[in-house]
Amino acid sequence: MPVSVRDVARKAGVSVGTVSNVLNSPDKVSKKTAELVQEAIDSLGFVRNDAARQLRAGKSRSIGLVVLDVRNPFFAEVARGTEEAAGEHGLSVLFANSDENSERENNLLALFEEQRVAGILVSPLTSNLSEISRIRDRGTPVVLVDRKSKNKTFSSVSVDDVAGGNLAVEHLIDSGKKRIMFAGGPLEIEQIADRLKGAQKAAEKKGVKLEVAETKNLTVLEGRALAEQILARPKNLRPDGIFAANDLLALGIIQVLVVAPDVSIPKDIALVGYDDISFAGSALVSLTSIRQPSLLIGAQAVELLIEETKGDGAPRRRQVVFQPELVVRDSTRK
Amino acid sequence: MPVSVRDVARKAGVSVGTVSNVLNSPDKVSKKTAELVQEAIDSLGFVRNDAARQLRAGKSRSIGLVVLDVRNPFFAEVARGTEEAAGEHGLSVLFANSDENSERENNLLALFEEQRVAGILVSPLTSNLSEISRIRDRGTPVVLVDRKSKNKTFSSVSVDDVAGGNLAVEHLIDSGKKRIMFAGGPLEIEQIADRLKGAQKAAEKKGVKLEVAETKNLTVLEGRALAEQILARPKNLRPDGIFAANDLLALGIIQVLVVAPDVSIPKDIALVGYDDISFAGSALVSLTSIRQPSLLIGAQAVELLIEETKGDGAPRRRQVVFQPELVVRDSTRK
DNA sequence: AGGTCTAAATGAATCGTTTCAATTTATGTG
DNA sequence: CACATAAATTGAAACGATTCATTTAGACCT
Repeated sequence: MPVSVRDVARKAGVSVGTVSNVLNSPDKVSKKTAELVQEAIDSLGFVRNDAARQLRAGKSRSIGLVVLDVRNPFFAEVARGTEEAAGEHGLSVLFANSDENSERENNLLALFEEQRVAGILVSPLTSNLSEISRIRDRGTPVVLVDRKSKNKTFSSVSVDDVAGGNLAVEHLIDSGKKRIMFAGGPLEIEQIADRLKGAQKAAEKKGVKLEVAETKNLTVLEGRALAEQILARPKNLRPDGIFAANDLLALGIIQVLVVAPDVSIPKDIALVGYDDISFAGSALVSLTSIRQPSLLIGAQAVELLIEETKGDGAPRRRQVVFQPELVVRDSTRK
Repeated sequence: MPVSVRDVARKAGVSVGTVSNVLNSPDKVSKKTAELVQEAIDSLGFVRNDAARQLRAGKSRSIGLVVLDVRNPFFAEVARGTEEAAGEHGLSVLFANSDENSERENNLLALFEEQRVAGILVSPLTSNLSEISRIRDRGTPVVLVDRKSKNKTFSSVSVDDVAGGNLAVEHLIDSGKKRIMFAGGPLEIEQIADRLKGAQKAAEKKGVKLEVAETKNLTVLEGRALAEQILARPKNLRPDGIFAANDLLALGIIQVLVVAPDVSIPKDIALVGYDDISFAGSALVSLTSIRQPSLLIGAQAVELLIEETKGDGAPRRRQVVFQPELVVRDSTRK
């Protein structure tokens, strides 16, 4: 049933080498035979077996992307960025979700490594990069996405999350807020820890107290739950400004606060999110957010990956850091 | 540099067959040798080459998913559904975007076919399924996602889009609207054509005129553009109810209308979207929408794929159709 | 010790493509 | 027309894991 080059060769009356040449270097083959072979291919329904091709080549032409959650539009956008850039280099991108689950992350990385992908782009879950280092040392290039390689051992593309957190809380304080809450978690995720760090820096500088509400994850649902908790407090113990570690969380919080009779946004509680996903602008109360250049992050990651594979000598590793940007909307605008 | 089973075998002082057995049928190997081999694997950093494995096996353990656009949260959700279901069967899912582009769709399908994936789940762009049929006939099982197989030649999971369109427009008319607009496109995409069909049916039944505004795609941006056009009309020529073929489009429309001084939602213009993405509830004006069971669609698709591969005789093909559901929110609630 | 039966280990063959040195065919030149 | 050179074609070897028919070792019994 399965048709191989050998079958095609027999049918076309040529050798297997010629069939391969028609497929891969058509200029090495005379026009006449090329046509003959093409006919055989079509009539037999031959489809080249990528496994064999890869086995021979030793490398695949796909790159693997592991993100925390595709349902987060920020990562969906990053993924698009990688696809575009990879396409220009004749590579395709296979994405997968680690789902903020360490075991899944490891499984996916192992899968990609076994597939001998040309490289892996990963937005790693925790700060323990030992498994990832091992993979890299065995020969699969790895670029960290949305996470800086602190000791510069990896190529990485990231956004200065400390600056982002700082920006967010400074803005809240400048808007006259005094009881700021940081919402987000788990804090083991480095991006989130950094955003908190920046927030704390800003709060300290301005002499404002910062409450930290750690959440289990960064979803709309978790945001709703947190908002319910806040509403359960007496009014004077509620924060008057919330910095949510991503927009999904912020949107969840807004959903609940906006229907609360005794809260008005931003007068009683102002909100800043993070990522500036495209839905932030069309939220119930349009959301002030910290913008990350998501498409660019994805594209840049692919470029770094390619740079890394190119050099003959020691691979060239770079850490690209983008600066985040404050986008002010109704959730903090008086 | 690359380590093969042969290297492991040499280091452990056993044959390659034994190494393979340690990896695949540990019960066939004595405990002592298993340990020996494992040690060799660890110390050499051996990682099994999936290409070789697949070549021998003839089949991969991944399934491919081609969706129109990952940035659409509806598809992100479908993707999650497939991942979960596939995981339970020991399969992994590779997703990719056709980006509503026929050429990309074909490239991706070809890629997956060459990879000899265990099966392909595809949300096809147009109604021309000839290329897909050919792939299926050559031996790669295919399940249509979010699209019914009209002549029952494919297994498919879909939602009754005609019913959905009908539901939407009926609801608008029942809310007292008289000048309904259908917004969406391109109409070659069958899901969209079906939603329009349902809308027309409802309009006809109630004796209401339906204006059709075909759009180039279904994005927030396109929605904004359409809304600008609507606002440019004199007030009496504007629709008083809009059914948008998906939520992204609807959200774009809302973004523009909500800041227009002479329009109030839903009094002057009511809106119904489609998909009920999780952001619909947190929109500027929370969006009435037609809900599709996205997670379930993904999971069901995987099940059908597995059913299809299982049978020894003629593959069992089924068409599963879910019913959509109207979720009423502020954009149509007086 | 000899014989039987099971468990464990072996290694050549296989999957389908690409590569490349060697061979054949075509083309051009004096 | 012969010869040099370029172009086209050939086919065996290689990639690395798995399989399976055989062989070898081990356990148990009389």
